Amino acid sequence: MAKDNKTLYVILGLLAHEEMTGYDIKKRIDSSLSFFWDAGFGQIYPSLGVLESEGLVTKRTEVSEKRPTRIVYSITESGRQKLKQWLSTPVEKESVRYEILLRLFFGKQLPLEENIKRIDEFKSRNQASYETMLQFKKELSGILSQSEDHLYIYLTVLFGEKVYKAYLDWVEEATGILEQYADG
Amino acid sequence: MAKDNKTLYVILGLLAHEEMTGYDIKKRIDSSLSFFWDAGFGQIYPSLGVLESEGLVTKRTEVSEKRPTRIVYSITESGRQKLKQWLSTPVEKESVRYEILLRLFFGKQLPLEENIKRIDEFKSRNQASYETMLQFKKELSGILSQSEDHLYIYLTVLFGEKVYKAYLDWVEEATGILEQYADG
DNA sequence: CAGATCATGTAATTTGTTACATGATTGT
DNA sequence: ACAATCATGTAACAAATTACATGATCTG
Repeated sequence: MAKDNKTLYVILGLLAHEEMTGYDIKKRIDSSLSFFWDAGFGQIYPSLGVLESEGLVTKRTEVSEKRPTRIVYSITESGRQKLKQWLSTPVEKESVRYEILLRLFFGKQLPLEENIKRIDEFKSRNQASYETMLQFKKELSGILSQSEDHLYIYLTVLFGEKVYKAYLDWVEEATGILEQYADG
Repeated sequence: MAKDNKTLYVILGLLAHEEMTGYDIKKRIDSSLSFFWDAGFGQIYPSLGVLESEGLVTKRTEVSEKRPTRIVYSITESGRQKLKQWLSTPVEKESVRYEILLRLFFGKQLPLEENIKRIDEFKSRNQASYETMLQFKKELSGILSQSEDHLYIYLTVLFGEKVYKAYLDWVEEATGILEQYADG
């Protein structure tokens, strides 16, 4: 297994919780991880093949009359080992890419209003995410003591809450600075 | 030109400010953009070739006795147009990937102390960055009114400051929650 | 004198994205 | 009736990383 393909570990991590189809995995990523991770079908299906060929997951086919055939994957003991091993190594390098900052860094090339527009669009994209985090947080607070699983999910939500809040604070301050510059 | 290769625009943006060699571009990215963007030589040199073949930049060779030959690139008028055009289109999709959250999301698989260790490593990595942002901010505050360039760079630094602060706040809160869970 | 910096690039590999291909069922 | 959801995958392409290859000069 390529030592660095994170997608493989995302899949192992999800399967460690419960068996799933590729389609389920995609849905789960979109609903629970998408604010800090994503993956398309074009990565998921081939990755499942790789994991199976290395004995880290097994598959079982569920044929139904009404619905398409489902291929349900389960993690193996070897897969769990592999996952734990990865989880216990330090994160090597974490490079984030913010296209909004790239645009703004070269902002001098454009009229001020254009840059304000970019910031405004950024605000729209993230306002909703922030509110989603608050919602998640509320839901999780109630059931936090029920399972260790919820605890860790709660921590990721908390991260999201704080970071989205930082984005929104920045939007206000940055807009203010640009508007002041336009006048002054 | 591939309509979506950001690296090409990063280079155009930097060359719009002043002419540079590939090596200079790498240094500039590492020193000024690395907290929100990165690029390796393996991307930069081939990209310069692409930009030149499309007439967006021109090159000039500087031969020296003591130092290696430098190939200095300058942006063309057509390159400036291309850059402005890109800058004035909205950001389409901004997906960030936080490996720390991926590890933590699956935290149940490991003993609690291991997860605290991951968070602690994250803290170390980001503490220094936060301080760098404060330093940058201080330096820029003094010269903010001198050029519109500084203004936009200031905005990106402000973003960095707020986001790194959010990271550090989260570290404290998350660590507290985990420690409390360990005791309670 | 050793390691960092200056300075260029190519080639191979790995990852990720997008488009294509198919088709039934369920909900509005 | 029309769109969304369920469900599988492949192929082509684009982007990014890593390793390789070379060699002089400057700094501690």
